[in-house]
Amino acid sequence: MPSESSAPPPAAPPVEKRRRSSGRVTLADVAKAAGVSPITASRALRRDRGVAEALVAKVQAAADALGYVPDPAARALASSRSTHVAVLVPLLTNRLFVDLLEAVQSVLLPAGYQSLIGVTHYDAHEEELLLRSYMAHRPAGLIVTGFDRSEAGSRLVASSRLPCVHVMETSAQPDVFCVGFSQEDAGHAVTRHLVERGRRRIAFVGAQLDARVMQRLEGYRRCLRDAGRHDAALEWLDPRRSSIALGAEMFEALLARHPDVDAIFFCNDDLGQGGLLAALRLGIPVPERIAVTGFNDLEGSDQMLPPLTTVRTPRAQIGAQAATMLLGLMRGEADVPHNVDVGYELVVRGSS
Amino acid sequence: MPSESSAPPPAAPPVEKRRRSSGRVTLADVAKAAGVSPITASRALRRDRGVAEALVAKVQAAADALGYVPDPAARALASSRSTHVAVLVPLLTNRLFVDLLEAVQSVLLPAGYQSLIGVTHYDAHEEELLLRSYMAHRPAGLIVTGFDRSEAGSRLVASSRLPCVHVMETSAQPDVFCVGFSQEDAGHAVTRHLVERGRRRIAFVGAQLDARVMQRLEGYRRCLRDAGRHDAALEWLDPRRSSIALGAEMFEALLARHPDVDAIFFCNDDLGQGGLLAALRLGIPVPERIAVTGFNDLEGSDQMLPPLTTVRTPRAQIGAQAATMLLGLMRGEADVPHNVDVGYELVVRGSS
DNA sequence: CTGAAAGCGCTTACAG
DNA sequence: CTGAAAGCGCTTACAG
Repeated sequence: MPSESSAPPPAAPPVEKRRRSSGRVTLADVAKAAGVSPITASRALRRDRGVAEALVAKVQAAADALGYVPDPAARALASSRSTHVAVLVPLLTNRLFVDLLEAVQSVLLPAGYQSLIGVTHYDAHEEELLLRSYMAHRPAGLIVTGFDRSEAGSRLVASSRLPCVHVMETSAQPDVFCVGFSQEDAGHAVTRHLVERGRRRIAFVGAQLDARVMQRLEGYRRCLRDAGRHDAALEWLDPRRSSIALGAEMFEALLARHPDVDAIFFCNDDLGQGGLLAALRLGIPVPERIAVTGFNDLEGSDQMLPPLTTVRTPRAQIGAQAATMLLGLMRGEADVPHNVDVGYELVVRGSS
Repeated sequence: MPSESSAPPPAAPPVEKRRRSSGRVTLADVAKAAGVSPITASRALRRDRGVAEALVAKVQAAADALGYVPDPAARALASSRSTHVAVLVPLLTNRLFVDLLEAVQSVLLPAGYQSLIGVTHYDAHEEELLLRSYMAHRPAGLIVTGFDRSEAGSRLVASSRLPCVHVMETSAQPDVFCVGFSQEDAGHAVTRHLVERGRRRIAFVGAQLDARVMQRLEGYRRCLRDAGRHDAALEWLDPRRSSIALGAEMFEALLARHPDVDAIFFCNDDLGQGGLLAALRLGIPVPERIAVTGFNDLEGSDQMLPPLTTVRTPRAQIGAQAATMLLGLMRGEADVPHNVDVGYELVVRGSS
């Protein structure tokens, strides 16, 4: 039996019809507590221009006290701009893009934006579907990888008129925002390093064959043509997904066909690690008999035997910079740079 | 000059004040085209019960013809349920969680749900912040990793009353939904394998020291105590992030201190790969002098010299199953299983 | 610098 | 089985 009580039972709450309140603290509650109108409260909390200092403080205090959290759905509906940023990357299984994403999130989250991460699997059709689906969410901005997409995909990006930053590549186009580095120059630098080490039969082993791999290949070609050592037969390309196992397989196949090869430029570190492991298994001395290089400086490359020469690509910097630029664009700032080249770094280790 | 025309110039559109239309095709447009009310159109498109077959077809046809895409913000505001599912994982740098996520997305996206991916970095405070931020988005459901979180975090999950599925572990609790396997049993199985191979001084090398690593350790302890071979000095633990380089470092340190160790159970494959590479570097024969095992069967483990014995964890299956269960919960289905054990598989390779 | 009115595009509850 | 009214919680114009 409940303890006795002389107090009258609490009055039943007034029956309001058509009430659907979710019980959450709304802007109206904050406004009432602060003694201002909801519009003013809205402007104060968004730090919109034209609200008196004192009012801003009062509203913010009321919001804090009530534990007010703005409703993103209501905000998106009213303003036709959400706090979502759609971020499209080819794969999450490549550590490169994970590092990129983490950096993006580390800038966007504290600024109040959520990332909608889309994985395209290097498939133009998948990318279109994702773009279409994410556009329906009225994202505030867009981050996409590179410039290589279907025409429909490009049109979706352009016609949305959304702030958009392209990552991983550079571009000379004036109407585009991008952060990256010249994949072709980096490919050239790796090849030149091998040439300078005196290698004469330098092969290029590429998988996936996405736009950036082909740009690195272009740098390789340019360098070897200039050096008078280009041989198309040494371009060893496979469209399958890049992996350690595939690197090992391609290493063996290439050497079986071209035993005179004395250097291999693997287009990615996972392939390079696989090549190094295959050499170890076959008892082929690296770098004495054959030099091996990779690309991207992925985890484990420095632990290989011998450690893998590679190109360190500043993807964390790219992600942070892209997010910062996007923030600027979304806020309508005028001085956002168009084309940021963050460079790359050749890391020479024991394998070459 | 335009072609002559006797028709009067088109009347200027009526000037409506306060118009803010975004120009997008709305439910009202579809309803008008189909000759029904917006409510009926809404119900027809959502396949809500109680709409005549013929009307559903007519509405759907109109929607298709107009290219109607429902506005998620409006829908979320009106129904207080979005099409977002918040998915919290510790890291994206561990391939395990990437495979999990991909599987989740492959089920959720076709069903019309978007994932909000949150990375907690094994940090209870970060997890709370993410939870709080994502809850504001009124997600339709939640997928979280394991059961080990702060009390505030657990409370956020519970008090949200949102459909929630826990992944990677199993639980006997009746009020919880989870998909995973027994980390402790798997740890026990690895250790038993080493015991059966005749190893006597079996060390456990663990990093990160999250809940699941500790459960594997518990399985290791149980097995060795039963075998009468447990020695606490051979539990080699380090709170740093798991990596190939750390595995190599811990391998060397452990052997320097305990030269009589004849087997090492690394709690994750990246550590195990590092250990294997260190052994190679030091000229320590594996498995003759020392057996090495890992956990999770990550990329490259089968390419090591010798290939790494490990436990294959069905994370793709876990992700797909968790997403399917969540779909059931979000749709209010009654027969969703509570505790799904997908098992694991010991993969014996050359390193043991 | 502040606010009353209207609207964003849906769905919920209430009727019939 | 279908619909007219109201409401979800914000922000955008328009005034003053």
